[in-house]
Amino acid sequence: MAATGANTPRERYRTQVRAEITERAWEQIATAGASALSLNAIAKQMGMSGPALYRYFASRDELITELVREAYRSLSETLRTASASGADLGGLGHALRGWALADPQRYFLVYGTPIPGYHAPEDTTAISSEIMTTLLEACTALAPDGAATPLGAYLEDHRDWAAGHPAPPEVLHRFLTFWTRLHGVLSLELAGHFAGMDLDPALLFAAELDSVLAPRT
Amino acid sequence: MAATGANTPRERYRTQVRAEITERAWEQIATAGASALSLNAIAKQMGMSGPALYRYFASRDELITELVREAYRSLSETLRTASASGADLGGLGHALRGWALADPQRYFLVYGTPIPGYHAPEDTTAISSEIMTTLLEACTALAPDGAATPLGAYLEDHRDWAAGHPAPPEVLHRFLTFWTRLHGVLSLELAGHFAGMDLDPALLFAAELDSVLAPRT
DNA sequence: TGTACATCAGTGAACGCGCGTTCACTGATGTAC
DNA sequence: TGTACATCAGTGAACGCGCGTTCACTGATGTAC
Repeated sequence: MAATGANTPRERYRTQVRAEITERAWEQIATAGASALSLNAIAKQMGMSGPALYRYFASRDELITELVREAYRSLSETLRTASASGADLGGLGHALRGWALADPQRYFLVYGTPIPGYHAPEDTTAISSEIMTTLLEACTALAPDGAATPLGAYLEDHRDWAAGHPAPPEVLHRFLTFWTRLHGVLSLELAGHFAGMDLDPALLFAAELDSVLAPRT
Repeated sequence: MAATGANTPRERYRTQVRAEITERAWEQIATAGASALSLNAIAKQMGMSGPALYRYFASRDELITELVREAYRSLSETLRTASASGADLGGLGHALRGWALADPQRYFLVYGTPIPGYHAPEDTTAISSEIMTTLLEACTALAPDGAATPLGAYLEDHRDWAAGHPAPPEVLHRFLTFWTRLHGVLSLELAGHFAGMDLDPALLFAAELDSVLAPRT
């Protein structure tokens, strides 16, 4: 047997406990934010002593790193699933919003105020370019935008970030617009900046999404 | 004499020390973020003992509240000054970016990930509607957008947040677009999400700003 | 199947730290007569 | 101008807390012969 790397009972137990740790960590983050994440509190909640967690994560920073990785993976998977179900760029936009609303602090962990001393792990760039690829494909599949934008010329020369995707500059521009505009509405909504304004954030989001899908209709 | 409320030497000293406290607080926030703000550390940096600060702020939360107020006031003043110098909406956009870049953590204190247990003070709404007024006036002064948007009809019925400003729905829509789009690019830039992409954030910002100023050119 | 050994999850005590906050106090500054 | 009193900024000790992390250890689980 020995199918995937590790399958002994001990190793299965290990990954199971690791999973429970990150699960509790997410609960804690959802409640009090990432800066309040505490190894001791997680251990207590699991009925273990604090030092026990050091069998599974070498430090608090390493746990956060794992959470960041999980968040990226989760978003990537959400988008890929939606895409596989036939969602176009508009569908991916709504999938993104759903993912963000499901756990605002998870969204902020990735796209929010950077944690002071913390530096994201290297390997997230791999998953992040997976996300980009899914979105770039959806951007490409849309009816072409036609007119070349001033930024388009610039993007022709600065396309290295596109993970080798052979998209024309208008598509790259559309991707960037998709990203920044949706992040704009979404992060303000999640931070509660529309509260008390009696505005439905869903409508604002939809309007911005439309502006990306059909810029000049 | 006794011009403005308080002018005795003691009171002048008080406001001076208060000012130095918030100044040090800003330095600390700029370095390590808002969640790392520590009264004791500020006191030490000022050559005072920790408890001394309690003569000036009743608690850590009250200090943060004052910082939030200062941030709002500072942004409001920046925009008003620009506006008074003849800046149009485009000019205000660049003023906003300049203000944000001058101290990213200050920007995040107001528009970033909300601090877990903390609730913003009531009186910021006053300053925040001052900001809104400045922007709404600049939006109104622009060449009219003409076409009524779908969201416009909705905004006609939900305009209470506009601080009594008699702007037509297209102008309200333009204001919202200004706010959310610029926040989108800006917050991603400040959080370092364009780093490593070899993109000039200034160009992305300018492109988004253009999209607000001349939506269908 | 049974014994000897290695692996490793988890414990409890401890270290050192910095935090916010309280309290009783000293000493300087301002006020009233 | 001088004295008596009130105000108030700042100190130092202390409280209680929770944090991340280390260390020597027990005891259960797995491995080799």
